[in-house]
Amino acid sequence: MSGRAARRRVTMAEVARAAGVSVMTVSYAYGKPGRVSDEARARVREAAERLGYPGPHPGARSLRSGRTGNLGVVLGEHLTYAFDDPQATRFMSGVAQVCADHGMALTLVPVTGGPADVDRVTEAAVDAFVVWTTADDDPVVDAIVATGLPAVIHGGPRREGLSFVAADDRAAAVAVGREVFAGARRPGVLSFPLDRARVSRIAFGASSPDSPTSPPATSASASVDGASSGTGPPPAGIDPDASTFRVTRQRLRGYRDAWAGTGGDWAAVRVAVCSTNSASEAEALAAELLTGPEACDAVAAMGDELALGVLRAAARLGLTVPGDLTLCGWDDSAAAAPAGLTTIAQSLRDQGARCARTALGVLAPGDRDTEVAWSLVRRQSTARS
Amino acid sequence: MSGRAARRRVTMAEVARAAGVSVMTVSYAYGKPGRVSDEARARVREAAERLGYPGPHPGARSLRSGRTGNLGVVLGEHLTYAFDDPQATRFMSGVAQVCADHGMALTLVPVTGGPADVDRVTEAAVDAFVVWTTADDDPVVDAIVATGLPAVIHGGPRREGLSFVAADDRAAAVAVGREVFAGARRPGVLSFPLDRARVSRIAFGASSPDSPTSPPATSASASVDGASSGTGPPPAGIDPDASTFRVTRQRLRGYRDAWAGTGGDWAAVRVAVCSTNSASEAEALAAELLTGPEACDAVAAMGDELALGVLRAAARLGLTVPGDLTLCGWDDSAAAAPAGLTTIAQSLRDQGARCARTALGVLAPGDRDTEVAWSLVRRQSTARS
DNA sequence: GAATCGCTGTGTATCGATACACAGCTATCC
DNA sequence: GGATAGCTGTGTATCGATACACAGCGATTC
Repeated sequence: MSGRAARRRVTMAEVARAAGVSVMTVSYAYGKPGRVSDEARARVREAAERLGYPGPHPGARSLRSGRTGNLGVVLGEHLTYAFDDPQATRFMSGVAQVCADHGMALTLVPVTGGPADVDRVTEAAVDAFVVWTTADDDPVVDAIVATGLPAVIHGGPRREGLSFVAADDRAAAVAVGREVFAGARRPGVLSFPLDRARVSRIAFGASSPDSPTSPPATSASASVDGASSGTGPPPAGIDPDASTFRVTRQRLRGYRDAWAGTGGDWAAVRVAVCSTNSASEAEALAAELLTGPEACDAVAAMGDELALGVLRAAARLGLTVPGDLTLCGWDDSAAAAPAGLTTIAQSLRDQGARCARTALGVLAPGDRDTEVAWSLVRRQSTARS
Repeated sequence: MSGRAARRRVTMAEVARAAGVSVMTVSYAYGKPGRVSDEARARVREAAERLGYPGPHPGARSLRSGRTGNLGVVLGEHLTYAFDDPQATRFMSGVAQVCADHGMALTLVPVTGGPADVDRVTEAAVDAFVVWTTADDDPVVDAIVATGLPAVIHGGPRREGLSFVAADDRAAAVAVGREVFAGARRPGVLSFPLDRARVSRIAFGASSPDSPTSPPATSASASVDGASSGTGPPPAGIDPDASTFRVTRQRLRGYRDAWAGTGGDWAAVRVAVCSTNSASEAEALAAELLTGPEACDAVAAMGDELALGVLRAAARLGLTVPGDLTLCGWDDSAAAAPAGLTTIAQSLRDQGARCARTALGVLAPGDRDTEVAWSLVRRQSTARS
């Protein structure tokens, strides 16, 4: 006998009868305690206790009232990312703080990157959504729009009618690029995935042939210089404008802008694209970036995790930072300062809180501004003498 | 005009009419797609698309079906702890993995440590609960029992009728104690909070005067030896049996057992109690533990975070580890290995996954066992020559 | 060729609460 | 002293779906 008889749920009507009051009095005793007299409330509580009434059925309540008391969070990644990725975790902490302040539960919608994600969003019993960075063409965003619920998107994509919170990633990337590419001759970039396919690869930069929204399939091949010849047909170059992740796109553009500002050609920049935000993958890619005749002497990484991978690769190769290699990360995570890593500081926790407040409609001063603050933190990794 | 007209929700009946089918056909098209013909399903989908029907109302569905599709998680701490504490985060990652595998949403109940927590639990629209370590007398646990829903408690307290998952903390603490107290003369312990009051203090050990369940209020004063005299009335000693957190209680008992095994008296052990699981607070307390005539030469810390605080304090005091001080942590967090910290390894991620599977009733082999594996990882911090 | 079965579509009762409107009563106000 | 307002209690309609039972129909079985 594994126990737990499926004990039938006690209903509000039964409590009302036992307490000798009407159903509405019971309802008010729970939902609007000020609406009933102290005495009635006490009688209701007593009867509820006696019968083992667990309180109003949440489903019934939400059906009638239209509120669920849940804030939904959707990630553009697998659900576990909320707890595995340090940056996502900081963001979620801010969301959680606001939820706790307002007595709202925090519901993580179980996305996994598969086709069922849309259904998971549709089934979510929430009052509003917060969306963590995803791709422009992610159908999950359309599903959220279809619910008609308030939603706030962090990082991207922008959508008509949905609120949007993000830093000016392009401007920040320009600042990073100026810092890390100064005096460099063979710049490199360690990038987040370009699109939902999340393929990892290394290629030179390529400009989009026509409009800034040209489809990736038709993007020009890398404008290779001599060195990459002889290794078969070169893979298509990395076109910033073709990335469907707004954050990635803007950062690539910013790096390109900064390099162009030194008179450099984007097609000379080597770009390694990671499939995940992990130091180990970054280390492997960085090993390629830092070796051979094209070995980079400056790398802009889109995340501190990636930058730490670069540091490990550099150490194994006997390269000194910033002597042989200048390096920038992004996010100023806890490990950045000890590693002496120049990086972009932004408070993801604050951004999470702002997203949550906006979604819940409990704005604090400044929450209406779309853009959030960032700053370049200069450390030893770009302190080339 | 801030937009978003409160567009009325399209109902299933309207979709049915537009598609020329019955309401039930629409319901099946969503809930049991195999129950209707391909043609009917296509017509329903088309009509839904045309009318902007976002899918079945989750509240109505849950009211009728009795299922919510949510797994509730309750922490014995503030909600943000789920994202701020490294150990809690690992646990949550395991819970999230199982949720994602089964298409269940993960609902974090917004507890804050206040009296409203009980209501938050009662209002939670979930199918089952997972509870992260809390105190024996936490009313939240009673509220969970009252819902009649399946629930799994991780760490404690144990409750009749609720599943329970934990390591044998006492046995593990004995292993730790044997390791860290070997050859020690003035042992110390850095403990998690003893009870929900979470007061931080330092005192010597005290045994419970009568039964192992004696109320803390009547616990004996510290059996002080001479050194602590002259500083006013000594505070009550630390009685392991009086802690209302099962995990803390069992670990203190284990440390006591281990010290007793060397012929030592618990009353000679200095115990510092942290109010939070943070390295900075631990550092401050450790500074006291490691100075004065009673300065400890061996410290067992209940968490790696705390142990890292001890390391920092030791470094500032010019103490060498393990020369002047042996030290153990707990959990084998990412920072433990680089720091050379002897610790207890256990996979909180696996434990989270097991809790979630048990709560959802989707057991995997081995999930029925209450106890989980642990092992002592010996590193340099206890390698006294 | 009758019996049976699976597949598909339908109608109705029902899940358990809250919104709303109304009624009785007491205190307050000019 | 009549009007008004606030407080408290009640009854009914309703929120939007799903469980259940049943019916029609073609295919399968012996």
